[in-house]
Amino acid sequence: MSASKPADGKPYHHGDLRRALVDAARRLLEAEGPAALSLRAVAREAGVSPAAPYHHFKDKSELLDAVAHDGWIMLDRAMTTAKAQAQGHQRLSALGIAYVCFAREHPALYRIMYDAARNKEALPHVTEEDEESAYCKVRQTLVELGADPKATVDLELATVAAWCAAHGLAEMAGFKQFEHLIEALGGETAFFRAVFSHMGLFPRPRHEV
Amino acid sequence: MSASKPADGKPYHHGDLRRALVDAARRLLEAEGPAALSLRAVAREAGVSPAAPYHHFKDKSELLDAVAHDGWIMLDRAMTTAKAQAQGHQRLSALGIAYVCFAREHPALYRIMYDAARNKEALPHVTEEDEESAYCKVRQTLVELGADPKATVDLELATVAAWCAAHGLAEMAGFKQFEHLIEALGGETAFFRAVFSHMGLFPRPRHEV
DNA sequence: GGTTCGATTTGAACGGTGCTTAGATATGCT
DNA sequence: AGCATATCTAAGCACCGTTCAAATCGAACC
Repeated sequence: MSASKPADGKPYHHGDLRRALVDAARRLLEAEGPAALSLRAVAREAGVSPAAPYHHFKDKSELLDAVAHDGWIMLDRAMTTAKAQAQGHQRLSALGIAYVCFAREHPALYRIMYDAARNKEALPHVTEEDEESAYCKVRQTLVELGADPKATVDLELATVAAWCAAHGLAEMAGFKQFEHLIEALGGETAFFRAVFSHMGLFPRPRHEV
Repeated sequence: MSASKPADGKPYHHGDLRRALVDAARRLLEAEGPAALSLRAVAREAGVSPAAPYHHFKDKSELLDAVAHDGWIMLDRAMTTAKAQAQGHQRLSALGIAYVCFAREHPALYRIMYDAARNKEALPHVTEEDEESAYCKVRQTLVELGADPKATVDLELATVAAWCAAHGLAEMAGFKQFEHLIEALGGETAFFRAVFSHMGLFPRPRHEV
């Protein structure tokens, strides 16, 4: 209801509390970590009573879903520009690097995004929004690099494989056990690239290009 | 009260409350899900007061660490038998399949195991216990399949790549979005195998064997 | 303009949580 | 036996998610 009112008139009592709550939640999340992200703290941060959010979100989890939604949009933007700046068969690895870098720059947000995607129902067919958009971007890039769009199962599997690699790497990169390895390679991005290159994943369709 | 009386030599007041608490936690976790896993609920399940656990664990997180420790031991056992039953270059994929299957059979436990490993400090050097054991098992198998143990960085990267693939797949397999794909392939195990085979990861060292 | 109506916000409350503290109780050792 | 210690309980604190009646305010209608 009344998603985004343009600037001319203050629409409601508080302004746009829904937006304010989501922003406050993300701010709190990145500043204080996921443990500090309570509904009451979000309401406090937004300057309203603890019960106010319940008129905009049925649940705490629904608020988190909204935060995750914003996160997927941010990630999608990052992947779009990363792909645009790369060329040829590097477009896929650029996508992967952008994905993992985003997850590492916003670890708490990424965890919430992931949980939200996990709990989502299977969509009737492919709709391009939220996390589906990023997923479709990977699949489309695979097609551009030579995968056969007719072999639907195979294409889907390749997309899943790429996604698994990126997600696994994103979470693994935070492990303290690998700090020395990352340092030996000269930074996280180099580490990501090296791990990706150890999976046959990305360079595979080269012979078709 | 004095319920568990092992009678042979367990000398303490309650028997072994620490063990009882960890078991109760895992039972509760697998039965009611991670949301129901409160310290008070665990104490209730074990038949003690809410403050009793604090004499055996400094924190809730320390209790969860103990649960995770048990989980890693269980996973290690599963991977050991899986590797023993496979031959040649299939030993590595058998390890991967066992890892992912375990994670899928105990999703809540796996999440706790993963979080515990994430927060662990980097070890001075390789010690073979807990999650390190499973990690070392993968690395050793890579060596057995022909990887050069002298190229330490490369070997570590290959191990990380394999681990990322398994972890990513384990979490991804729970997504409702992939149910149709899994069904099309005839079950989760087939799905795992198919995704693994889409990564150049596992069959790579074959030419050396 | 005044009135009504509905959406928004609040304050108080309920049950549950992690954790602390002080006191009770049983156990192992000498 | 007696004592020191480990173990457990009772009570309480601050915080959490959530609900609900009442208060507040914007806006539409007459």
